[in-house]
Amino acid sequence: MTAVIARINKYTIKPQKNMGNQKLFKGSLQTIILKLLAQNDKMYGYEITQKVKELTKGELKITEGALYPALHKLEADGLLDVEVAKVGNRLRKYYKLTEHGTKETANKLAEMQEFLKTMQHLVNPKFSLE
Amino acid sequence: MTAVIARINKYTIKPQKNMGNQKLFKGSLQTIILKLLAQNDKMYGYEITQKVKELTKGELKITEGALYPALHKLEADGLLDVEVAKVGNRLRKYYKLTEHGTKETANKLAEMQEFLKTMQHLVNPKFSLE
DNA sequence: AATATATACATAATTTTCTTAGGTATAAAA
DNA sequence: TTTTATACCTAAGAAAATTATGTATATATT
Repeated sequence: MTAVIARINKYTIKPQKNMGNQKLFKGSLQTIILKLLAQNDKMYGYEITQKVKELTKGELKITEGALYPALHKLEADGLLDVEVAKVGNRLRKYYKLTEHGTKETANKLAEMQEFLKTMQHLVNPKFSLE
Repeated sequence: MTAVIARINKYTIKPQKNMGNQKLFKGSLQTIILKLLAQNDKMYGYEITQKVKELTKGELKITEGALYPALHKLEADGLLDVEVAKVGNRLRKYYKLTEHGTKETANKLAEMQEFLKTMQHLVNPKFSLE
């Protein structure tokens, strides 16, 4: 009962800010997660969402519906190891890169760099005369 | 009959090169089309696929299944005007930006630049200590 | 002459990857 | 006491592709 009322407040009152270009990030979530784990050794899900929000100054907000399935897939694919911790009375699942995950991170980052270069080339006005 | 045999050759014999990072382009097709039309005044579908292949040195190959629905949607949304031309015995559909399309192109290019900047910031090693 | 490739349009089924909406529970702040 | 923040999760649906088709003409290759 209480939980349901809380849900109503959470989803009815809070206005959703439309970021518009969020859809451009489609396909890059795995790479972002892996990159953060390469920098921070181990992180838990909620921490990742906050870190991304902070690093992008609110431009990218990773939703839980995207994050958790992504983490589970990376784990299932052997790129991440998970370690459950209890902090106070709450649960946390810390993820870290496996050896294979470290290699795949390098690959995905290289692909991302290539993509960004290509995209810059396509849309940057400086290159419009080529 | 002849057409079916040709199709079999086309799709069975020709090996598909896996580009891997093609999925990163998901969400950016409209912007790419609009940008090209801003540079080239009018273009037809096939021409767009070839131009993109050329500009990206083969890194991005726009498939017909993505291109034509995208063009139809841009037209339906009032961003593009279409003009049918007959060249020899073949059909061509030339697309060009409407006034509204020109404005939207500017918006989408700005969003893209913002996205690219953010993404660079997230994945570029130079910023990894922030 | 026959076959393959290139040009040129198109749609339908499926897949991938999200968003949106929902669920549970504890802790801290207003 | 109510809201917000922390912390996990999944399911239904939407968006935007890929893959697999279809049709037809024009050119190149064998």
